[in-house]
Amino acid sequence: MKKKLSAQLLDQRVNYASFEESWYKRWNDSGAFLPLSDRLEQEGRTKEADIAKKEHFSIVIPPPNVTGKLHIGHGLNTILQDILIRYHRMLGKNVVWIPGTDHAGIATQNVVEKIIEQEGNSRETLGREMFVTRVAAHAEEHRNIIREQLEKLGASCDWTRDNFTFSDRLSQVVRDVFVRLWEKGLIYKGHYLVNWSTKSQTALSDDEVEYKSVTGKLYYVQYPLVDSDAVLTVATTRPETIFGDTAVAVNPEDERYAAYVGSLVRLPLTDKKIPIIADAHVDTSFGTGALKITPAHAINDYEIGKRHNLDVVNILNTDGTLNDTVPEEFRGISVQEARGLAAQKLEEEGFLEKTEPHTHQVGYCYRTGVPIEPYLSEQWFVKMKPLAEQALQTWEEQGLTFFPERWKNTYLHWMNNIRDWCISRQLWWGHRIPVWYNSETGESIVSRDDPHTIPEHAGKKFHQDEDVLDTWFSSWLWPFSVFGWPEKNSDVENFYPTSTLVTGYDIIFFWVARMVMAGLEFTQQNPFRDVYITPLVRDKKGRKMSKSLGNGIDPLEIIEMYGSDALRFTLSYQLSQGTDLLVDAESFSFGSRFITKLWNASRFIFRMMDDVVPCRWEDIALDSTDKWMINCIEAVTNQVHTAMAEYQFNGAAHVLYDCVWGDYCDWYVELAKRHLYSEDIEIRSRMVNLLLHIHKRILTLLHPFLPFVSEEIHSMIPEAIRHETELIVTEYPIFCEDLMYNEEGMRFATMQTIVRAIRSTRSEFSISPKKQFRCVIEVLVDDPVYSIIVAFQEEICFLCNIDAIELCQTFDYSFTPMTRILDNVRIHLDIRSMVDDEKELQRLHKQIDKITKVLKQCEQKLNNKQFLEHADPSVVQQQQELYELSHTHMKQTKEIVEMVKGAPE
RNA sequence: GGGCGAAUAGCUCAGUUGGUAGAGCGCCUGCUUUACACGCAGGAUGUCAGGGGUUCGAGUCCCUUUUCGCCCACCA
Repeated sequence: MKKKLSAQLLDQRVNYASFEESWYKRWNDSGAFLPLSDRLEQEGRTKEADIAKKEHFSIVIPPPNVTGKLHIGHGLNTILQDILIRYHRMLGKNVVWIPGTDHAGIATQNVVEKIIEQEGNSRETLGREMFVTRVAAHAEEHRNIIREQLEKLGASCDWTRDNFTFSDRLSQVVRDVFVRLWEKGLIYKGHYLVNWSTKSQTALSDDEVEYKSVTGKLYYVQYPLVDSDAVLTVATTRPETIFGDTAVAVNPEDERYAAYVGSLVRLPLTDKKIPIIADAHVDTSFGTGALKITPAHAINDYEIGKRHNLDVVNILNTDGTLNDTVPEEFRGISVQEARGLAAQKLEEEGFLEKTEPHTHQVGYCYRTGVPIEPYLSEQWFVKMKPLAEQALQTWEEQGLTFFPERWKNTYLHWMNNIRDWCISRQLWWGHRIPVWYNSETGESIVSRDDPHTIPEHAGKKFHQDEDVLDTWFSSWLWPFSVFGWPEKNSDVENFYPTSTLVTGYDIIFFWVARMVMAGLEFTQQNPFRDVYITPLVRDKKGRKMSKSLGNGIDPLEIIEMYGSDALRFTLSYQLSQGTDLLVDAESFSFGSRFITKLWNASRFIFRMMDDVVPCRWEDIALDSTDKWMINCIEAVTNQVHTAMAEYQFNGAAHVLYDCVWGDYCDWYVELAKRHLYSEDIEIRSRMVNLLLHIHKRILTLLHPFLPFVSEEIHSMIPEAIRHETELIVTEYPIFCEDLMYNEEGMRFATMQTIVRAIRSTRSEFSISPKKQFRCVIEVLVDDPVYSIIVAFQEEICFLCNIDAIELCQTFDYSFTPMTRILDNVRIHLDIRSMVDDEKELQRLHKQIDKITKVLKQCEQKLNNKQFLEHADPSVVQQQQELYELSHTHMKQTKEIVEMVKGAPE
């Protein structure tokens, strides 16, 4: 083996920057991110390509918004998808991961509007066309930024299939779907009370409203009766909406007000007269039991108004200021200001009886954070019930599994309580609603194409509906629109339905549930088989990461500091299924240390291969230690597969970590040194070859989790031994039970126990690691441990730094050793002259306490008839053995105590 | 009001058919041993939130209480 190591192997630290970017480029350029079938077809291997198509694994990325940069939550989401993609790619499936971005109507429009405002402009002065161009440029810029970030994270997605929710093709799909739903009668237009964002001046869907608990005031306002001196006091949190009141309602059962029903009250601050009505909705126990009804500005009031044919008086402009229906001094001021002013006026004029502090839920716009106003306007809606019912009926038989399973409930709950979906937005950035109005007749046409281009409508003039569609109206089609649906092309055929969706729980309603409905409605299939719900990434104090708190973590900064693999490994290792993920920048040193460890082990092995001739795995004779190591790796392989099948990323990361650091580095590589420092070239050669082969296997197992560094190290393995292909397209190790050496595994574990006992004693008495001492092990010849010690004699000596082990059947106590008892074995160490007997006595007494405890527990169980009758016989036997063993230990430990006490210093 | 989740070492968390409690970080001791001091070897640390139940046996299953977090729905 010629020593052809890269210079960086000299470094004890991994220089991530030197290879991460270049590996990404190499993978992408080599077509590794393409589906296997594409790669084979490109090579003209069509038959094999056809076979490859039989089993696919596909993921569509939850498209990030083109508003800004990716945060650590995106990082986690991306990493998990990439682990899945790489894992399944290595399993030989026809894998594709579709990248893409979301035009994010309201969010992006907001961001760009802010920029424009800073320039002293407004979208109105720019005009719609200019504004949209401007937003498009912003979107394009951020699509590139996002792509770069995904590349840095190692995302192995197929960039030839990149998508954008606002691309021409996907826009066509959106129009197509709109028309289909319209034709089915599932889309309607009408005047309704909707959630209105006064900041963006658009309607929102119910799901886009975030409720927060707010402490405000409850105002008790007196409404004088018209025909008497009596007053009716209502309690309200919104005195400013008094101008929109068209009735006062009381509960029909409420005897206090029964006499008033049907009479009129005068609206304070105005001269309007409104009726007192009875409606069962009114809660007699809240406030005064009298409720002012403002149909235009409260959902329930609107419903009550409809029942009683009340007038609907809208008092707001679209920007949330009061309009011309209100008294002069209120016009043009904001709701907030109007509330204060109304309260003041009411007080001045003697209508305000009292105020009380009051906590209630207030809706806010999820994008701009401004309070939502219920606002009467003409909007487009999708009738969701039929879609939801269909989905509820079929989604389960079609097999959709949530991981963790409990999120199914969240999803089902929403489906079962579905409400119609307001899909029109009064924005400029988004898919225009595909409805045109005849400029002369006003007659409307719902069409996939501009009617001006349709011969049937030649000569007529149309204008398109001004509104755009909710962003989610394109997102809910994402799992199939990205493949080219409704076209019946090969991508749809090969990759749809997709395999797994990886997303956060915050968008189960917005997105996951709607995708299922769309999938079933338009493709008669669930759009994905599994849904993996990621936890949220929070700071160490458990707070959500946010710009205002400044506690956010930029994944790029972490990559800069520790490397992409460290970010990936830390997140996947720390991930838990139950709770959110708590991290700060320093957390990532965990992954970094692991990679450094792997790196240094690699360095060490590579340095040993100077004059060694590579050989095949099959030609290497294995000793017990080798078999134990292989056994560990097989077991880990099995555990990784099991964990991955259940989306237990952390489980897989844990077993890999433990195996690499614990079994491999701490034990196997350490023991290998025995051979590596040998004078005999044969011995050295065997060991180096073995290490290289095992190292290769480990790197292959690690690849989905540590793609960059595993690929880099793998590339340094001599050609004769390393995989023919790059790791990214190498076959993932399959668990093979026949390769298990369980017997060797157990024997090695016994050896480890002996080593630990000796090391522990050495350390406990602060005996220098260099100091040698005599070691006699007392064990019966027919005890299985005897043969283990014989077999591993050299290993034990090497690991404990002792010269030799003397085995005996009965020990001659004349040389006053320190004794350690393990099972049926007594280890006698000649260190009495180096240690403090008091210390040893303390330790022995502690041990006696421990054994006493175990004995007590055993006795309790073994004296219990119920236990003997009910417990599994193997468990009973185990207890019996433990009891006997502990008994012997006790006896022997006491003997040792006596010996130490009696022995001369 | 309804639902969900969490509570295990100082901190962050594993602990998937019930059978003698684990890791990492931090802490303490020893070691610059020719891969790694982002290291090695060793060590200390727990009323598994409280209570009750099922069971021979419960961190694990059931009930209940408390605290924290989240979601949904709401009384203006």
